Amino acid sequence: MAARRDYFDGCGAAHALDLVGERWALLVVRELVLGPKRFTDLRAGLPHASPNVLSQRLRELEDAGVLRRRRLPPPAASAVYELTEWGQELEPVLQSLGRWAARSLPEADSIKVDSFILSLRTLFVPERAADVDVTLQLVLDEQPFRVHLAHGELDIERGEVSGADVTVRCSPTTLAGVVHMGLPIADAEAQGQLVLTGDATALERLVDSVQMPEPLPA
DNA sequence: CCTTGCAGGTATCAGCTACG
DNA sequence: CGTAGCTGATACCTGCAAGG
Repeated sequence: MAARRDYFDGCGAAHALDLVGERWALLVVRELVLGPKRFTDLRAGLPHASPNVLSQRLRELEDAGVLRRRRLPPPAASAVYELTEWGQELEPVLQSLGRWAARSLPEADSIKVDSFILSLRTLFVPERAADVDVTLQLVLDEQPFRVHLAHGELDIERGEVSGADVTVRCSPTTLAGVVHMGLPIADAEAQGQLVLTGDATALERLVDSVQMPEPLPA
């Protein structure tokens, strides 16, 4: 394998690009922000990255100290990839990039589960949730997430939650339409794209707590 | 399940020349 | 002096197939 590209520049930003600037590298980091994943799960999240490229990026990011490979105990007999503590420091970087790029985001694109969850964290405005206290169960493409929105903080974790104010089942693209593009919840329900059980206002509180940046002038 | 090797296509770069 | 266009070399990315 040829030597990696190098900007030969003492600037920190250039060095950052040396570390995570290769194609797919930052998206691999994004896929691991919510927790460890197996190679197959990473492939599912990045379907347009071929397996050898993904393998190469994982090795490069491991060499750089951004992520580590961890063998699962038997009977799993496989490995997972997870961000190192230093690698986890890239989440606010991803959020800043996402917030910046959202100003020119094409509206028609679909969005994957992890990307949508990250976008919630990215676009969350604490002041908008100062007097809120709700718990939501999101089930996006059959993947459950526990969302607790309270007193200016947004906590999202993978997993089931009992006693949620509302349970929302849909695709991440549909929920992105509701949260980011202003698609009325009732319209998504009427079109059969979203199934809501419980208090709809809890979902409205979540929608209200998130703000898209101003789009660029045409 | 994950990695490796290969072949082919594409992007990028340096070097050169021409032009205003 | 700065810019644009062209060309060839090289690096890189990708899909496919096969191996461990």
